[in-house]
Amino acid sequence: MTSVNSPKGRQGDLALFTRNAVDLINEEELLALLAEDRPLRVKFGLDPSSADLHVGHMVQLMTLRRLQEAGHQIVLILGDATAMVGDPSGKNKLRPQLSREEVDHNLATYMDQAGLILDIDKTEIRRNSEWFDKMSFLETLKLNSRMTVAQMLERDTFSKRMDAKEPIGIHEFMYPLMQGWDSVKVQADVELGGTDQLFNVLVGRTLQAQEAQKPQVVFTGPLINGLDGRKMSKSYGNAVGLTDESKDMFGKLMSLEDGAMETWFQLLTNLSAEERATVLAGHPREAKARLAEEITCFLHSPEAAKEARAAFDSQFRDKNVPDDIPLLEWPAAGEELPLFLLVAKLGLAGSSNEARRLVAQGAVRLDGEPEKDGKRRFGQGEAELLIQVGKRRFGRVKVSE
RNA sequence: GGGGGAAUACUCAAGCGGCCAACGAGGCCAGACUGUAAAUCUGGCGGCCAUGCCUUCGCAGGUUCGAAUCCUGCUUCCCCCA
Repeated sequence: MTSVNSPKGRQGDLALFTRNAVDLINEEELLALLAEDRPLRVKFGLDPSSADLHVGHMVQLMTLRRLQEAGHQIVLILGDATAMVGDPSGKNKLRPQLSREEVDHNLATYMDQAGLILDIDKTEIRRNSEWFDKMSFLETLKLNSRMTVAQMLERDTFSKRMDAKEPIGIHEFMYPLMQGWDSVKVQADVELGGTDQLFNVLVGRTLQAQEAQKPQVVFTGPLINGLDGRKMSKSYGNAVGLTDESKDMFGKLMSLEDGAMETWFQLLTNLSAEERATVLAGHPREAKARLAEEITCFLHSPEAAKEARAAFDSQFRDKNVPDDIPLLEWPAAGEELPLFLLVAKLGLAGSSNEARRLVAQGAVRLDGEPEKDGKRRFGQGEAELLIQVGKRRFGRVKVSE
């Protein structure tokens, strides 16, 4: 605690760590590290089990960026070895193990995505296969002897699965150990993770202590829910991808539930507390548009954000037909097609049955007018037909009747 | 090694010889209302130019006029005993 009173060092950086932290273990150790007045090695692990990062990852990446700007060394661990185990955190199921090819493919896309937020040139990037590929079976066993089954079973994701009589692979027990070993190998001073990673990052402390390293300080950042309030996951379709096209990104953000706006503002934008309060005090729609604009601007550009907002307002608020509608090619040269089949073949519906349903339900408009007769036939020719399916699918084709 | 259970559409979960393209819930899609929010109400959610035809209930066979439902083998998972 003496360091707290020391005039030297980087104690001012403490706020960067605590700004959005849920857990911090522990503050005294962190202050002592900061007092050393050197760039800290801040570890963050990415699990390449999918190819895309979303704004959920962005919460943590924003924190890292602030630390990076303050001069700390970000160490990004790409968990290519661990991905082949499958992280049990927050999962109720045995996760599929990925092949090396899949992992490599996913990793290849990561740098661009992380680079939207971090300065990649200043980031140390390590794959953990670097050390795990070399580990002998004996060493593996030794690593495994460092924790007990009882310790592992403390994790509620495991105990829940036990209770639910769901399978747990023995290899899953190794995941936290592997992640902890990463900390040993990169000599992390600090590790950041989502709150679901608390157990895993704490293992790093244990292993480092056993290796006569100073245990890393760990801090966790909040997990944000997806657009609909459920856990954000690409498979739920409620995630906003970091590389989503700007208009798409803006549109997705506008569908965020109101209740989450405050949190998203805090975690995903750099607005000050005062600015956030002002914005949130206004009309919710305006606030959300601002949020969407901020994030789109950050991940794309001010121009792209502006454009996305204008296009969104035009299409959905003012109900104008967007101006960048794809011109679709008539699917069957020279043939006459019933409307439902035309819709299906143009790709505006997933199947001809779906097209039939949509037409019957009045979701299909021709030049702005609803058309419920799915069997009405159209032929190819000169006139251009605007087909709209629902609120967001548009297409133009050339026809004559 | 022995014994007992389970596998159904995106998920959970009914069905246990014909009325099953398969109840229900979540989810998703569309319509109404709106701020493309939420909530609410309505309709829909295997495929096919279709009053019918084809494929689906872990996999492969079999019994039967007829099987998701019965039998056999296989695969996978769970539990108990050792």
